Amino acid sequence: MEDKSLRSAGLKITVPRLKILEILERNSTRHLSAEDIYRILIESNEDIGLATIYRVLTQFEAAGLVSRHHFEGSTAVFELKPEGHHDHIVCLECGRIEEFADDIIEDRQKAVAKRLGFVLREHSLILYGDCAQCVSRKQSKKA
Amino acid sequence: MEDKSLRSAGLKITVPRLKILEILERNSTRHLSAEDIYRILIESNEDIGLATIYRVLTQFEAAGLVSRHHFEGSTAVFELKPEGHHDHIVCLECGRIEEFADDIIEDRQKAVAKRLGFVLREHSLILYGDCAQCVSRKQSKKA
DNA sequence: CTAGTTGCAAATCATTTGCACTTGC
DNA sequence: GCAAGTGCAAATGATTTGCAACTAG
Repeated sequence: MEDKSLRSAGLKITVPRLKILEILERNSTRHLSAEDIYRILIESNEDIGLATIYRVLTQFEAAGLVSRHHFEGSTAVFELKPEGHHDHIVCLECGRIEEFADDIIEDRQKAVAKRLGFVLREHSLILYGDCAQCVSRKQSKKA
Repeated sequence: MEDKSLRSAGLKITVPRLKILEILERNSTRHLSAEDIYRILIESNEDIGLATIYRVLTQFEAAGLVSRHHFEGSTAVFELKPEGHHDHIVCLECGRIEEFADDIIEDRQKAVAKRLGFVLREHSLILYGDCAQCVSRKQSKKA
């Protein structure tokens, strides 16, 4: 199944690559850092080095299989590249991440780029705030 | 003049802080990294350590005087926080950075956050592309 | 005076790389 | 078999921190 994506990316099918793909699929709702993946592999008794994880993730990114994000903080997180494009909103309190897509924003971005004489290649849009749960938690603390 | 901003930020007025503020003002059209500032200081025969620059920039950021951006690449860049909010478009070829503001995008961001139950605190929007100059340079190379 | 600042060197953190050793095909 | 891939340890680059010396108020 995932062999295909590897093959079409011109990558040999190896244990580390399959395992990492599998972990990304199993956690498709979360955004994992290289360390996260490393820990999961260790727990599964897989003997795969951190360096390999970084190498594989970078290859996956180049192959268009995953995307890399730099949210608040110093570490990068990865997710399987979804069908449609989407952006992210991150809760500054609990770290929860939601995805969204907004055509109007996308259109305006193109318009803005054009106005400034740029050919738009890609973009990064990240909203930061407090999610509903954290807001109500704060509220009750105040009361 | 710049004494005020330091005072109101609760920071003592010191040579390193004044010099760094001055450099940021003098380069208000550019986005400088800590190293950039360090180099400029060296050239001005100022004896200020890199560590101090990082400390001062972090304090300035906390005080709301400057904003820190993570564009492509591994180093952070800083700019004096401008009056009005704006976002950035970065040329992937030459690194040129332009600023822009778009009310429609801002409004949609708020709407999206609300729909997802978030209270929006801030956001980061960066467009990446090729600027007019680089596009035409590429064009002529092809011809 | 004395708490806040600084410079320097050493420490940290995430990520990358060199290299001898596997492994997929 | 051989190029591609991997593990480990050491290297890197950006940023941070410990600490003794310094300076603004």
